[in-house]
Amino acid sequence: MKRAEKKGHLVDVAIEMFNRYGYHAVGVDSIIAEAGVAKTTLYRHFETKELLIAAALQKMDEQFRVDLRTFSADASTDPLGQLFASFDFLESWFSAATFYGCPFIKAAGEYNDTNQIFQEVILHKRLIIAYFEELIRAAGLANPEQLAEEINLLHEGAIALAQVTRDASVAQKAKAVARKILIP
Amino acid sequence: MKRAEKKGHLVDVAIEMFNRYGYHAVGVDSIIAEAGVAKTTLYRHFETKELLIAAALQKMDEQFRVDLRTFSADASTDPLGQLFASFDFLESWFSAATFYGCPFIKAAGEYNDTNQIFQEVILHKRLIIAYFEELIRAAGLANPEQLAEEINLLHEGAIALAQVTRDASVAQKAKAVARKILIP
DNA sequence: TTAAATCTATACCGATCTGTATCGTTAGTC
DNA sequence: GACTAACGATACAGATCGGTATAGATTTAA
Repeated sequence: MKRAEKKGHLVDVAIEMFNRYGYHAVGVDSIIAEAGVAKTTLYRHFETKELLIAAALQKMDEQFRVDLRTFSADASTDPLGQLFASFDFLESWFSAATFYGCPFIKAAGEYNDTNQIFQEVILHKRLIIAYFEELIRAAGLANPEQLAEEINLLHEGAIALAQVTRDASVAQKAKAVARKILIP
Repeated sequence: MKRAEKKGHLVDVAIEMFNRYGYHAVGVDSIIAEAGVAKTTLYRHFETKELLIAAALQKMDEQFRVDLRTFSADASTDPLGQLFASFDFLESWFSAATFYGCPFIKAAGEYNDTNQIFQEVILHKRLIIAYFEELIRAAGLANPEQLAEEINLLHEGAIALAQVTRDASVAQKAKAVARKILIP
């Protein structure tokens, strides 16, 4: 592995473990052991564990939004179709073996007072809503702000329910509600 | 304080701290210090920390469902009105200073592999859905199972969003969506 | 009043936590 | 090929983790 890839690999390993066990539950010793890296190396790239968590959230945010856009674009050329496809994206996410609930809500639940981490969560959610609003405007629907928030509401609900029920079909149920909202 | 009340007080203190900081983040030493109780006392009532968490979840489940039923009954005599009132209940919860997101989703995020805790979460969510279904049946609406799941979807979404945005008005937005679903 | 149960206080256990220090080795760059 | 920066390995620091042991004080129930 090249030097430049080490930092990225470290974050990838951290992401996987944080998602599975939670942020406090995973110690840096476990991460370096899993990544096959010395402790000194980790702390050269990230001053503190919280900064590693922040970096993990940033990477997940980017990955999630890119993957969502790609998935929707592949599913439909129509903006409204892309908005509906976002629920299919959720379904595929829920079906993955690596799904353990929303890593951002999880982070907000464990670090609601540390600004560094909480701000990353807020930023991510804002960007997701912005994407929904973008699609709704492109579709020419009325009240794009309000509708985007409502779609986001359904997304968050589906993610939380899927985490508990471990049933990927909640994504389609949320999609059905979205249909009622968007196509009156 | 009477002896019998000590266990209850211990759970109350634990609930407050778990909600605020998370489950892993709060150690038993912090709990006993805040409760003004010796460590031996805690471990006489609860064999392990996980059992204390399970007890906290049980108490929160009962409190939440009783409070929800009471709030809805006070708000309306009509089952459909009570169902809508459940979103007002959420709003008052979100407005409280002690709101730090859903303690059950938080627990599921930190202990998704320990059955003891995760099962409490599943049970709570099932009982909430059952209550929604009960109201919908009383209202004489069609597809009560499906509608109950959709209302629950909106509840979960509102809770998750309120945790991040710290804006209690998302409850009313969820209520507006519920209106679109229930009154076509 | 007496005996059993529950309490407080404290010290302790081994493990783990985040983070640092040291040092020899490996790799990329000029 | 030499310089330099990043690496691995290890030991260590001080704090905290969940949980136990012990002993004395206090309360409850017979």
